Amino acid sequence: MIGIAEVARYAGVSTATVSRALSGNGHVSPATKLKVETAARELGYVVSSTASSLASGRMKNIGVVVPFLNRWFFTSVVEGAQRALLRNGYDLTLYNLTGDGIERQSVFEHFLLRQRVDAVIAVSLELTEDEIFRLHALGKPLVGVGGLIEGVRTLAIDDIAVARLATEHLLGLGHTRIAHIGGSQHYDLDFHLPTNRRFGYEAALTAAGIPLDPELDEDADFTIQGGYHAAKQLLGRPHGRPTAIFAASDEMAIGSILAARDLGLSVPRDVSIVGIDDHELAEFFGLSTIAQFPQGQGEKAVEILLDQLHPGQHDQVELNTPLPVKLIVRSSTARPGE
Amino acid sequence: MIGIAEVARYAGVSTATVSRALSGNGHVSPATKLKVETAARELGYVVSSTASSLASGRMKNIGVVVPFLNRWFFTSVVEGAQRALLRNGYDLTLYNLTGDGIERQSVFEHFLLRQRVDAVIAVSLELTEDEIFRLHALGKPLVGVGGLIEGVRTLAIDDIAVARLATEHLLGLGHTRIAHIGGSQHYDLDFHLPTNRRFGYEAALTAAGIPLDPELDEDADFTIQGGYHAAKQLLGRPHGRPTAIFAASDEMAIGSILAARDLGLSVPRDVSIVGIDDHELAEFFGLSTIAQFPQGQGEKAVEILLDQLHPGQHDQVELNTPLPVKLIVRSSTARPGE
DNA sequence: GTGAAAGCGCTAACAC
DNA sequence: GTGTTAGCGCTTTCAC
Repeated sequence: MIGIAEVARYAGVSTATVSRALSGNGHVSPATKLKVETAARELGYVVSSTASSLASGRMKNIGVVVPFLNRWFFTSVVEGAQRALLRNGYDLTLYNLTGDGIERQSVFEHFLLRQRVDAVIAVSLELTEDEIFRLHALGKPLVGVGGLIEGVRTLAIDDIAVARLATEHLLGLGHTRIAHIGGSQHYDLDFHLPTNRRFGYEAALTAAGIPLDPELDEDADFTIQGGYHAAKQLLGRPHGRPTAIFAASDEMAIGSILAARDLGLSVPRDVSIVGIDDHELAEFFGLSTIAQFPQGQGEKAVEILLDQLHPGQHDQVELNTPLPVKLIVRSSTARPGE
Repeated sequence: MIGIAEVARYAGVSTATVSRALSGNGHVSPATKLKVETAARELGYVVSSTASSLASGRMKNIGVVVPFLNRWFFTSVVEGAQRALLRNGYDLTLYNLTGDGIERQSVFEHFLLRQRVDAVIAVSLELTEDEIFRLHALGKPLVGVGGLIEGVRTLAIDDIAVARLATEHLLGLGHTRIAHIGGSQHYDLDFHLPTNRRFGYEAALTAAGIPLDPELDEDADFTIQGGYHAAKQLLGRPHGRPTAIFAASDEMAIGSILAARDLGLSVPRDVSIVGIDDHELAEFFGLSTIAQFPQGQGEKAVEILLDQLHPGQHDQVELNTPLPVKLIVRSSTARPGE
């Protein structure tokens, strides 16, 4: 292992100068800087991140905590975060909390607190007060993505507004019997996201003067399978079949499309279906949806954190811009048939 | 930040003893060990991983490099690896090589080599000789998952055998016009996986005395969309429609099922379809497939690496057990219709 | 079984 | 702008 001393000797300068030249902290004349860089390259020198971290207190590493990995939203956020971090010379350490609470406790007790990360991104994860307290106590910036965390800067779309917009899209087309497929209480662990989307749906109906019909509300688990099952129940009933379905996620909306097909119903002629996400399969299924941009959310989370870690070094992140969403109308929604 | 010194003082021992007691390296009397553990807990002490790494040379961190994240196979491997690492007190640093080659170079130049990881898992990634050489030069164990890497211990199913098995399943049911949807040359970047699966398909047909028909071979990109498009071409032709399709991945097989439905063909009555993977949606679509177990592959990769890092400390990993695969027959395959 | 002390390789004052 | 040097907080010989 070739160290900073060799580089210094080779370049004919001190180790301090090598450190400064390579890290960009502190002033070094352009000439020496070049000399050092050349020396480092020729010797194949790479800083020891542990030594560097120990001396500087900076890890150049941020922790990303997700509840699952096998979901489009989460992996997209991680991809976005990864890309932004790579650009800035940071590593991404991934903590996947799938499974029992023991894993979760372990992550907090022994990993995050082990001074391995400069900051933490919590994706769709409700942290306990204690967990937040401990992170704050360590001076670790923390940002949430995908749901509100008490007392923590969070990046999340306005679930109520988005659900309302989706429902209004259906109302605007002339639908009045609009069903909702949303999350069950069980799924409400993180952030009341299902609850908020239901609120948006109900608000839109109420504003349009349409009474809520509990018969038109089915629970599902945010998967294609779950959406399929729920839609079957809604669309299979002999009387009062809805003419439109608002599913709280694209996965469930896709399941609904498949359910409609299996029942011999045509989308959108017999039933219109709208989702939320703009999932990678949404276009393939012609699904009308409200796009959110999870990769962008991951990138933005990183920018916010880096801004906190190095104030003023980055383009000022617009902290208060609401997250973008976009209604994308494809072929799964139309005016109700006669 | 409370350090090892405080714990030592609090427990009335030396820092050396604290280190030994907490890390399990070296002998400490049960009594002192208990004292130290109590002290550490009461003071809320957590080792500084950077200091520990610098002093010991161990990072307790392994790097996982993937070409994408938004694919079921990759996230499954990562999940499995993560779980196994967590159990062993290791962190997982994720490198996603999506995008241009610059990212890739950057990962190798500035990240992996920065002494951040003890070992590397490369998932479905063909490494260059130079990349392998550099990792070996650093003494970093390396294991590949999902494809052979020259000169590197690799975990991969036998693609030829698996493809052959899938094809034989169709042959055994009595099919003779069996189409293949596989990867294009373009996708062949990593490991000739598509090529190997094609070989297996061809071998099965040849062994059964069935001549290969280039008309029955379509390229796709391993996505649902790609499989859909390819299957449409195969199933839409007026003459010589295949009675069965072997798709080289479940995503493409699912796309094929959807294509058949859209053409008004019934699966499996009009066309049988088999895939490879046992994707999370396979059961939902009733897809017959050859299961591989990516989570298990990720776990096993970790076990192999830990075994190399701490020889003899773990249950001996069976290095030479072939990776398990399993034919799962569901409702997408049947005898050909009349 | 336990303690003393010498590093691990770098960064950041502080001097010049 | 550059060099000197004292740590950063542990681990690990080497004594005892």
